[in-house]
Parts: sequence; C-alpha cells; structure tokens
Amino acid sequence: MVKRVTLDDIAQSVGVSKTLVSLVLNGKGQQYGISKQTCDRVVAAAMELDYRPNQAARSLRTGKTGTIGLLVSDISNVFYAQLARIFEDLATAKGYNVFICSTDENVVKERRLATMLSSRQVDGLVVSTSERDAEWLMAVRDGGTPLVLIDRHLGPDALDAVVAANRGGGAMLARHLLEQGFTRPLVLGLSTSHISSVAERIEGFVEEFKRERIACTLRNIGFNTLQYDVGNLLANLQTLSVIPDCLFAVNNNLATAVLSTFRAKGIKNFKKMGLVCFDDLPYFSIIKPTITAVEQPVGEMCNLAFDLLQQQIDGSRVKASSNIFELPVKLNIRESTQKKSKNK
Amino acid sequence: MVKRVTLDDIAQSVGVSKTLVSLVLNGKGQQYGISKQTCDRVVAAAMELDYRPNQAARSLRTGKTGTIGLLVSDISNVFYAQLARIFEDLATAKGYNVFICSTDENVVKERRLATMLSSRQVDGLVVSTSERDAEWLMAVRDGGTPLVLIDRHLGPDALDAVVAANRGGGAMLARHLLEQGFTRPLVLGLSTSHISSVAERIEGFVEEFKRERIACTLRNIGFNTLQYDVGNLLANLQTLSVIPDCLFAVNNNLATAVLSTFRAKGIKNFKKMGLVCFDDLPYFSIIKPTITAVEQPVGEMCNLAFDLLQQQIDGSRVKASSNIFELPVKLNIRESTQKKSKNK
DNA sequence: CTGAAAGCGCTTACAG
DNA sequence: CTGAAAGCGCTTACAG
Repeated sequence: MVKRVTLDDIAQSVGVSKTLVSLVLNGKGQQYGISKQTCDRVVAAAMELDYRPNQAARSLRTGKTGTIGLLVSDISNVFYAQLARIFEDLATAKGYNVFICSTDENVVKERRLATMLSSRQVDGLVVSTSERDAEWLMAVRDGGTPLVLIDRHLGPDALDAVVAANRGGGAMLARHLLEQGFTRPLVLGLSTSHISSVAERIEGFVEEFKRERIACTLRNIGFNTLQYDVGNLLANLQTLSVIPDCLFAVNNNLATAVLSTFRAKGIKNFKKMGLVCFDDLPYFSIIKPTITAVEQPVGEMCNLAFDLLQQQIDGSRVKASSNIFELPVKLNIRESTQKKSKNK
Repeated sequence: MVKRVTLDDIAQSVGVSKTLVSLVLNGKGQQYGISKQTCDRVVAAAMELDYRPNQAARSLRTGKTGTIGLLVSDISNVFYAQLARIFEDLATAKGYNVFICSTDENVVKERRLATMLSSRQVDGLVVSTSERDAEWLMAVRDGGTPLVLIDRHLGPDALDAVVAANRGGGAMLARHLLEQGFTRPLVLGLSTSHISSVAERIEGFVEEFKRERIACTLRNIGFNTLQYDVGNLLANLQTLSVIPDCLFAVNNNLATAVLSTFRAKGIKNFKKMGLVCFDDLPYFSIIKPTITAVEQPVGEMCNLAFDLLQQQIDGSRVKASSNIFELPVKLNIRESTQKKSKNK
C-alpha cells in the first residue's frame, strides 16, 4: 500500500507549517494575508505532489462529509433511475457525492440503510420511504441528519416532502377515460397500498368515476409477484362481477406487466381494452398502440428536494404551514385510450 | 445540531475505559478475555444510548471507509441501472455503501469523479471507463485505490476488467441475420468508437459478414444527438450506396432511437427491415415485432467484478496471464429477424 | 504574515 | 481482565 501525500509532506517540501498549507489550500490565503509568493509555492507543491486531502480526516474535524444518501425502492426501476441521475447531477455540481441505495419497499431494509448512512455522517438523506408513519424518520432527522422525503409523504405536519400531484394525476386519467366513453374501470393497485403516492393516485381516480356514479373495481398486486399476479388477474377477467373495459396501472412496472401479459396471451382479445398508466416510459410512444400516461415532473422534484435539503443543512429552513410540496403532472394522451367501438 | 453519542459517553455511563468499550463493540471481547458481564453491560449501554460509531473517525484510524465507487456512463441507462442495482446488493451484503456516478462518456468528468472518490478514500473503484488507454487509471490504482473495469477493458496487460463477449455476441447476431437471408446490413455504431465494447461488437459482426464476402455499411451516431442522428440517417437511406435490408443497433439506446423513428415515420416503410440489438430490454418482447437481441450476463459480470475488487482490497489478487475476463452472452431470437419476403 | 497546539472520535499496541 | 496514551490527517482558534 502506497503512502498518501499529506499536508505535512507539502509543508516540509515548501518549508512552512501545515497550518499555512491548510489555509492556502482552502483559499483563505488572502484572508489571512499570506504573501502571494508563499501561496504560489504551496499550490505548486500541492500540484507537484498530487495532493488530495484526506476526506475522512477533514470530516472528522469539520463534521461535514460532503455526501448525501438517496434511498429509493429500486434503482433499476426506470423512474428512480431517472430521478437518481438528475439528483446526482445537482449534488455533484455542489461538490457532493451520493450514496444510492435500494430498499425494495422494505422498512427493515430502509431503516438499516438509513442507519448505515447516518453513521457515515452523510450531510443529508433523501428518501422515498416505505414507512407507515413519520416517527422513526423524524427521530433520524432530530438526531441531526437533515432529511427530506421524495415521491411519498408521511403527512402534512411531519417531514419535508416533495411529491407529484398524485391525486390530481389520477383524476386526470379518470376524466380522460370518461370522456372517451369508458365506463367499467379496473384499477391495478399495489399490495403496498399504504404508500401515499399509490393511495392518492387511486383515490383521485376513483373519486372522479364516483362523480359519474361509477364504481371502480380494485385489485392490489403483490410487489414481488407482479408479473405473475397480473397474468392471473387478466386471464380471469370473466370472474369479476363487472368485466372491465379499461385498466389503470398505478405505476410503470404494472403497465409493463399488463402489456407483456397482453402479448403473451395474444393481443387481439384486448384490442378494445383501454389502458392508462401513472408514469411515462420512453417505449410508451413506440409500442402499438401508444400508451396514454401521466408524466411526473422528476426534474422539478429533484430540484426542490435538493433545495430543501440544502436549507436544512445550512439551517436556513423556515417552517411552512405545510411541508408537503406537490408538483403538477402532465397528461400525455395517446392511442391506448381511443375507443375503437361503442360497446354498450 | 445535536451532539452525537461517542465511545466516551458509553465508557462513562458504564464506568469503564473507552478502550474496553471499543474492544467489546468490535467483537473482540472474547479475544481480550473481557468478562461476559462487562461485555453485556457495555452492549446494553450502547443500545440504550443508540450509539452509532462515527465512520469518519474510524476511517481515519483504520484507513478503510467501507465504501466503493461505481462509475458508469449514465445511471439512467437501463443497462447500467440494472448493473448498479445488482452491484449495490453485492456490496451492501458485505457492509459497503456505494457511490454511483455518471460520466456521460466524458473522460474529464470521469477523472474528476475518480479523483473525488479516491480523495474520499473509497476502498475500491469499479469503472466503466471512457479512457483511450490505461495510463491514468493505472496511476490511480498504483496510488493505492483498488480498481477494476467493468463492461469495457483497456488492453490485456493493464487493469483487471470484466466484460461481456462483445465480439462473440456481434458475431452471433451477424450469423443469425445471414441464416435468415439478410444480405445488406447497416451497422449503427457510436461516435465513441474507441470504447472496447462498441468496437468489438462491430468487429465481430463485420467479420462474420466478411466471411460471406459481404461488406457492412457503418455509420457512427453522436452520443448526445442520438435520436436526431438516427432520424436523419433512416430518412435518407436511399442516399447510401447500398440500401440496407437490416440494421444492427450497437446498444439499447440506439435500438430505441431506431424504433421511435420507425414509429414517427410510419412503421410500414420499414416492415421488411431486419433489426437486431446488442443489449436486451424488457419491452423488446412486448413490442410488435418483438426484437432479436443479445442479452448480457450482468449478474455474472457484477459478481466477478466485485470478487476481483475484493481480492485487490485484501491483497490476495494474484496476477493472471490476462486480466480481461470475458463472460458469455445469450442470443434471444425474436420476430424482428424473421424475413417476411424474399426480396432479391 | 506564520507556527505550535489542541482536538474531532476512533483503534490498537503497550503496560500493568 | 482493564486503562492510559499515541496517532490517523485534518482545521482552527490562539499567540506572536
């Protein structure tokens, strides 16, 4: 193992104290009135020796690590991969590096990861939580780790949270289906139904149909048996008391499971079935028919979440009346909701 | 800001030295013959006070941080998102947390990120590099940061590298196209043509056609203007000296750009065009026609890369004759390569 | 303008 | 069985 270059090495090579070197390298040369010449020699030596400060030492001293933890349910899910990328760019631009962790919607995993990261002294945590209430995470925050929720909230008086207009988006999809003449919706929800985003998407959707005195059929799909459950459900539609004429997939994975089931069973039987999805994917505008979907404002969500975190970190965050920030979504109307025939 | 619990706090609360507390908490109680009773009291106090060791301090002392850096070109690219997820699971299981960073195939960014991470004293680096040669990265490794390449190598005598059988996969696709009667291939490559994976996929493909005395047309697509370039190219196929009857997309983004161009221009004109892709995506088996693709052994690649890194970390890595490890790929034959009609 | 010294919270010989 | 002490590499009052 090679010995790394330290402040002392530079100090010796230049013939000054390491105090001076530290000051200069941290850009405080001016402020402390260190002569331009000395500064230059120090900087030159640092370059020469390829000095890179030991972050662990610096962190120990300053209490800051320049790291952020991002907890999502699954980094390989397209939505979170996109979110992670945007967040990474924001963070890197400010000199942070980010730990990205997947929780699989599992509170135990989530807590273990949060604990690990807070033990690593991350300067902040952004989490798409699977918790049912805010208690545990509030303790983390109150223990000194700035924390903001993303994509899901835990109530208006708890933690700062940045979410999409889930209820509104659900309603948009419902209204659009109604306008197209669909009257027998089947909602594909998730077994993790306590998660605010999932719950609100469904509520918004169901309420809108209710106004027209139409009741939605709801089926919750297992998070880990998604493809299997969806396949089963779609194969047995005739057993439902109301045979649906359209489907609402509550997230992108569900829509993909639906489409791949359609594919496997021969798409013809489903020609007339409307389909909408909460989450937009690149391939939704490639496939035939193209899929009507709600697009989330991922960029804006990341921006705001990062802002809030920054504010918590530097202590400038002022309490607002509500700390849930809801950002508008966009409805992308495509072919999957064009009614082919007026079937009673 | 809340004061965090330290070893000293525990020591005082139990009435022993912090040496003892440290020993016990690190599971060396037995080894140092500390009485069971004392151990229990220490552990109880640690629980009670919710003690979490300050990693920065520990790292400073031990030189280990328990962190790994993963550099890929873009975490929002499905292939890397998947790779990152698998790698994360392996790392987390061993108590590591991983920094995931995107380089955008940009060497400058890549070097900046690698420098940041090595300054954070990561225990190791796994990188899907955009470098043209191994020099710079070898310096990093020789500077004390264990490092293994993934997905791309930099020559057989340089750095440990785990890659897919890119040349072999390219050849498989070519052979399959030939068997299906395609004779005028257009290869969609990338402007980053120095990258080993891209180069080898194309070489393997081209060589196979060459055996049949067929020359491939090759066009390199800009990494940042992908959709635009592909659109342009496909709109002007008639200007090529040989009008192609099949396309080879060298990675998944290219294939998606092709499909979305087909879609935009009305897929009918392209009905007879064969299409193959290096990289498989979930939607390839949903879309119509389904897409023939080569599937990479992501799981195995991650496993091996992690293993090699671990070996470098604990110093047990022995030099092999070559340090490029090539893992077999799988050809998934689907509808996009079924010739509809024998056109001359 | 510059340096000696303390201290961040750990781990680990060393001494008893 | 247990504790005092050194030291990892920084930053930052403090003193001159």
